[in-house]
Amino acid sequence: MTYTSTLLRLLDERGYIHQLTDAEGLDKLANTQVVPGYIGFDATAPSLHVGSLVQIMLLRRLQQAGHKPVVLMGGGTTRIGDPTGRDESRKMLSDEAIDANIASIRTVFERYLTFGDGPTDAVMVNNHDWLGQLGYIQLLQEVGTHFTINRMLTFDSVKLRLDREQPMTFLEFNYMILQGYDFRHLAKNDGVRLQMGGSDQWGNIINGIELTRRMDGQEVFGVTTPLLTTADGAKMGKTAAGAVWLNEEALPAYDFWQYWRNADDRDVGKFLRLFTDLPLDEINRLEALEGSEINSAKVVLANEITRMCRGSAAANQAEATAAATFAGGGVGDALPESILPREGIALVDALVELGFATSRGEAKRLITGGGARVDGESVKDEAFRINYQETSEVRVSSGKKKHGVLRPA
RNA sequence: GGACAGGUGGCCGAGUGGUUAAUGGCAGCAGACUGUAAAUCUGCCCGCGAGAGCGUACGCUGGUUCGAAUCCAGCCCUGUCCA
Repeated sequence: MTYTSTLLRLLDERGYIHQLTDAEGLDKLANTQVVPGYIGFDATAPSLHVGSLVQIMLLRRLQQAGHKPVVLMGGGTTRIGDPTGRDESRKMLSDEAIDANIASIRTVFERYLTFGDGPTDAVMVNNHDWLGQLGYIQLLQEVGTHFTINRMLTFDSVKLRLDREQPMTFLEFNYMILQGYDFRHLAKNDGVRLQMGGSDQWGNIINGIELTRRMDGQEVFGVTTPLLTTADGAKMGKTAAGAVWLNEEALPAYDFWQYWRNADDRDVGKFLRLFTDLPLDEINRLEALEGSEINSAKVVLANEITRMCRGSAAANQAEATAAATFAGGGVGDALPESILPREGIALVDALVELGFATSRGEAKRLITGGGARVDGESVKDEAFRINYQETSEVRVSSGKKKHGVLRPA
């Protein structure tokens, strides 16, 4: 259908919509009032990673379209553990750890959203604030009566565990109930009318919508985004070194920039639409570039996303470093650095110190395999030592992409 | 509480007394080819050691044996069925 509201048009043309519960109703609502909409986030780590970026951008789009983003931190539900997509129980975190995680995650949201008290300003809420108050009996009475086991058992998150003969505890089984309750709580107390999320959250969102209708007779809406995978089918946000974290402390800006610079050709247009604010005709132009020309679009992609997530300075430095390192064969400012001691250093140790290998054995294998380079020259001698040089730094590389610098002591 | 099945390296999954640091697949790293892309082919993929080698490892704890992931006992955990 063609949407009349700014919100749904924006979401649709940039590729955010996978499913939505009542397109017409939501379209109409978005035309008549400011719609507060929320997305829930996990607080299991001090940083979110790229896998959550679509949801973050979705809140940003909501605000751009003149509505109110509500960031729900799962401080309460993290104490339980979302079984979705997991075939194993998650370990529990202490209250302090969860609170610290939330504080750290908030710093990233502040780059994407405008927080404040105004009608379309973003707010952050923590479901521990209401879930923590809820007594067990109260929960059973208020919420439990609206869920049937029959239906709960049909949810993918549950079925997956059962099919794989993996345990699912009663505690985890309750996750969907609490998540449904979140929506109802926000609808009742904060006027929230919309929940968004990844397509894997569809079932949870539906639960919240039904619960809200049954308990309060209130109509609320749900939108899910397509499950985002890279063109070769992998989940977003995993690399060798681990997840691609959004927080600077968890992943240096240069590596973050590189992640986007190395995107698959086929993903460039999609990523530009989802993760940048560039106008669509500009994106169409960039996306149409052929062959090696698409590389310039990837640079734009990396710059835009890094700027938004880490700030202009970080983006500029990352780009300059990449240009110096790859095109010039030189050394940029943002590369990993280590000290070159006066007595010199064994190449294996240098590789470990720069973080290119986790053990000396791994570093040796890298050398034997021909992947280690010193000043651009491949070195195959495991015993190679880098001698001290008063005046110049030494460039040490693992493969063609990972570069580091040894500076004279 | 009972019967049966099972717990192996990041994941999946072989292996049922000795060339088993443990087949294979996935993921990952590197090389070739390229465009810092994809696909493909090749090598690597527990730690320490220059090396011979050493140390750890197949749920936990003991035991049998010259020798165990493999056999025995107890315990812990999981699944299925029964109560």
